[in-house]
Amino acid sequence: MINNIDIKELSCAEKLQAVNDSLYVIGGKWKLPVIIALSQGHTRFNELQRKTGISGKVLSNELKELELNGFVKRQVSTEDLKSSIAYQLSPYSQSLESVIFAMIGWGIQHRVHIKEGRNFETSYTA
Amino acid sequence: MINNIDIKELSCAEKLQAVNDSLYVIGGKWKLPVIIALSQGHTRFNELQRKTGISGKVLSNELKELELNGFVKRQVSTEDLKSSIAYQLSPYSQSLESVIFAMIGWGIQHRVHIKEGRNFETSYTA
DNA sequence: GTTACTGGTTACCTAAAGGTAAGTTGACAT
DNA sequence: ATGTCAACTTACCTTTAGGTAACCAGTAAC
Repeated sequence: MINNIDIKELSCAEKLQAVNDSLYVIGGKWKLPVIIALSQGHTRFNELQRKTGISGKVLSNELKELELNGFVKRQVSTEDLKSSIAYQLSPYSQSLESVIFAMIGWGIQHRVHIKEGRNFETSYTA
Repeated sequence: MINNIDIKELSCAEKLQAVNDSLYVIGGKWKLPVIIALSQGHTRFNELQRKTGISGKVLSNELKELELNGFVKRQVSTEDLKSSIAYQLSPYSQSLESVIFAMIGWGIQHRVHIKEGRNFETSYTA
C-alpha cells in the first residue's frame, strides 16, 4: 500500500512503467552503492571512491546526477579557512530505504541460496 | 530481519557486497521488467516482446540468463501435436517479491513527487 | 506449394558505460 | 618555493548493452 494504491491491483503496464521509472533514476551499477556509502557516513570524494571501488571520473558523474535528482547535496564548508567538501544525503533519499533494504536483503539470501546449492525443479506463476 | 540478520547492523562493506550481488543478478534494464511480465501471465516470447518493448535479440538473451540463474523455466508443451513454448517463473523467483514491490512502489511515489515539484532544501545523514 | 505466424539466431552497427592515466586548481605544510 | 593532498576534469580507449534487419526452421491454414 502506497498512497492508497495497492500494488497488486496495478495492471501489468502500470507495474512496468513504475519499475522503468525507478530504473531510470536509481538503476545502473553505482547509484545505490554510492547512496549506501553516503548513508554510512562516508561523505568525502576520496572516501567514496575507496569504499565503493568506483573510479574518479564515474564517481564525479554519479554525484552530479544524484544531486540533479535531489538525493545528494554538495556542501562546501569554509570552517578553519580551509574549505572542505562533503556530500550529504537529502531527506528525499530516505524514500529509498525500502528499495535498499530489499536489495541488500535479497543479495544476502541469494548468496546463501547459491552456497547451499540451488533447486530449480518446480515452477509457478504468480 | 533476514535469516536472523539485522540489515542495520551490517558494516558498510557488507551492505555494498550485498547490493552488488543483487545488481549482478537482477540489475540492468530488462531483468525485472521481464520477470514482472512473466508474473502477470505473459509467458510467450512474442507476448513478452510486445508487453515490455524489448527487442527479440535481447529478450532471447535475458531469458537465457534468467534460466541460468534459476528464475525461469522454458517449457515446451506438445499438446495438440503442435508444440508451443512457454516461459514460467520458478518458485525461487518469488524471493524477489519484496525487491519488485519496493521498486514499483518507489517508481510510483517518485512520479508523484516529481509532478508535485520537488523540495531539495534540507539535508540529513542516516 | 505458398503464405503466415511463432520462436528464435546472426551479422552488423551505434551508443552508452566505464576504466586509466595524466593534468589542473586551490589550500596547506615545511 | 616546493611538495603534497583533495577534488576534480580531460583525453583516450575498451567493453558492454542494445537496437535493426535479415534470415531460418517448424507448424499450420488455404
